[in-house]
Amino acid sequence: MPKPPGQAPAIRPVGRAFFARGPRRVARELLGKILVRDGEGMRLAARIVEVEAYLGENDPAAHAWAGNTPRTSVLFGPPGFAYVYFIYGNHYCLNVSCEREGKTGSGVLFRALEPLQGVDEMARARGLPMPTGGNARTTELRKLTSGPGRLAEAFGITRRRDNGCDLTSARSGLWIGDDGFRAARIEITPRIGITKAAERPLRYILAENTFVSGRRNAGKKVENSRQC
DNA sequence: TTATGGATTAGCT
DNA sequence: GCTAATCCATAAA
Repeated sequence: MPKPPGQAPAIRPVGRAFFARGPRRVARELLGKILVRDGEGMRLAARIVEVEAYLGENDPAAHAWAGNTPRTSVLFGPPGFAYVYFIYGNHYCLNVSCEREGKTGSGVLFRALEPLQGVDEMARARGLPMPTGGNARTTELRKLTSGPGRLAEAFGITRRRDNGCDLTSARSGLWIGDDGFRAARIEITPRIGITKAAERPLRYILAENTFVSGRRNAGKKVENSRQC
């Protein structure tokens, strides 16, 4: 595969300490980081543009609310590991565990990405036509990874394959990296698609990024923020 | 053993 | 805007 033109910045794995903090802090600072899938001579990479924080046992919307079960045990383990669950009979969703082991079972849900590398592979995984050039390209790219189920499908993420995977190690097939990108502006809104504790502002998005998901709650901006 | 409902998506009206 | 598709973890029995 030819290298992309120009100098793509190196992607460095994000360390364990980054995730050993509260889920709101982790969610906010994950914006602009990169999700990477390495496999059979190819790499998928996409920028994180939308996430949601789930606070653990005190959050009725969180899977960890019911406590530590076989399904949710990764959330209660050490930080920086993948919690993958299956939903509505059709879709997988990816989370990363937060806070040190023994705390509260919190995590961050990945809701939307902006494709950077491996676009054709993502389209194939999604069962969609290869994106073209031209004006339609952004629309076509959006269909690849704007939504939690979509991005999981584009990256080939399944519970069997990826649950419990260490997202801080580039030797994992799936990991989180930093290429130096810094979010210009972040918006915080209510979370999407939940029925319990739906009003709490725990959804973090890159402002003005066209790859964020959801037409529904998306407009209700709660806060702008420049600092982290 | 059976019942229930969900952190979604795509397709149709 | 509305809803079917479709599986699994969990709770109830």
